[in-house]
Amino acid sequence: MGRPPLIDRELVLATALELADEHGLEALTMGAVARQLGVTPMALYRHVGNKADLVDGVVELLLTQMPEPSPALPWSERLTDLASGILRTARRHPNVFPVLLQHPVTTSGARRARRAVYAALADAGVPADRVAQVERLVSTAVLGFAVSDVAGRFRRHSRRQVDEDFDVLLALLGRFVASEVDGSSEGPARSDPARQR
Amino acid sequence: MGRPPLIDRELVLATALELADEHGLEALTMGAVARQLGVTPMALYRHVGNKADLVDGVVELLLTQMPEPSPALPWSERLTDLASGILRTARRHPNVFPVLLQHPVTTSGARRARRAVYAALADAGVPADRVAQVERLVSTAVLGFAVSDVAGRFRRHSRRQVDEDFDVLLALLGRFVASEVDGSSEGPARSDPARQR
DNA sequence: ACCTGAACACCGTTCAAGT
DNA sequence: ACCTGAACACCGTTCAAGT
Repeated sequence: MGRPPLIDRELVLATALELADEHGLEALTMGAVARQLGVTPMALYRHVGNKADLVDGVVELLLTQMPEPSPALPWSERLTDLASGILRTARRHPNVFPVLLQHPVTTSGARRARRAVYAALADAGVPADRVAQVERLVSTAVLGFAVSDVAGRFRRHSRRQVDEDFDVLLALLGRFVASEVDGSSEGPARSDPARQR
Repeated sequence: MGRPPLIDRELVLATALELADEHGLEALTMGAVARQLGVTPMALYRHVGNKADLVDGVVELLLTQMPEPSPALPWSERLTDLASGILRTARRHPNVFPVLLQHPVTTSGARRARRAVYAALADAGVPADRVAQVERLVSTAVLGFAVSDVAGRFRRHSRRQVDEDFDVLLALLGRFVASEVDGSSEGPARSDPARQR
């Protein structure tokens, strides 16, 4: 009957993240997590559904740890803070972060991150019916950059160079957002299909 | 002594790609590839170094299959053709394409794709010392979008919506490239660190 | 309720042996 | 030169059994 639990889901996920951070994603096995916890692999199944659920949980843990900028800041600074936070999180967990791209955007952690961008865009003056699309494009660009970085696609370049690239990307996205605010002199960035394709 | 080979590397890679396309990346095992070829798993090791080398080869095969736009087209059309080709390739191989992001950019297929972008940017009038950075940013954005799409990050949205997002992205990147050409009235997109951070 | 031991199917990889 | 058979360590997962 009632027996004091040795482990819980939170501890399992934290241990899994630690393991993947230190020894890579391929070292993240049920056996390794169990050994680290001083328990048999089968004990984990009480707390995570299976291996896929374990990985999902680790990704969600990553999203939870992403810093949320102060709502007192002006919108442009909030957006760059959000973007920088994503890049920093990626660099702190280079082995796990790429998995984020292949995961659903319907978890609570993902929704929380998205809401922060929505709020900043709305404050910037982006019309309500444009906020969702602008968020998708901005988030996708930042995420793609962060994943490319930690996955080693910029390996040949110095850290300084990559950081400058990121600044250019943020400037570009900032101008995009500005062009989407109501009454902008630049007009919308919506493409003219007749001209585009 | 001399024995007629039953399989070769090219056939192994093509079979592997087919298998991953049809049944997912997790179905891409040495055993499955071998069975499809009517051979034992150990026979593959004569043609690929190991499992990782097999996956590398499949990704390279993908890069090789990417269409190269006609050099006769104007640069803007060449760039959008390149980008559309990437998205189409991703959608043709949704299970394999995301792996491309975690792979080195030093293979011959990757260099070939990059050179095509370089050429279009140079034709556009982007100064030689800016071409590399512009290429990195443009390619990363397009790649990030394509991976996000096939990985299901836009699952909740209609194909039509996603395609419109892509058009907006291309328009945005087109304006970015234009702003980087010598003598542009918009000036460079280089960030001013004092203002940006 | 929580963990263990035993067992299973599957995986990548090696090595010596066959033709 | 190319492929096979046997063997190994490891993986995720189940199920009944223990406390």
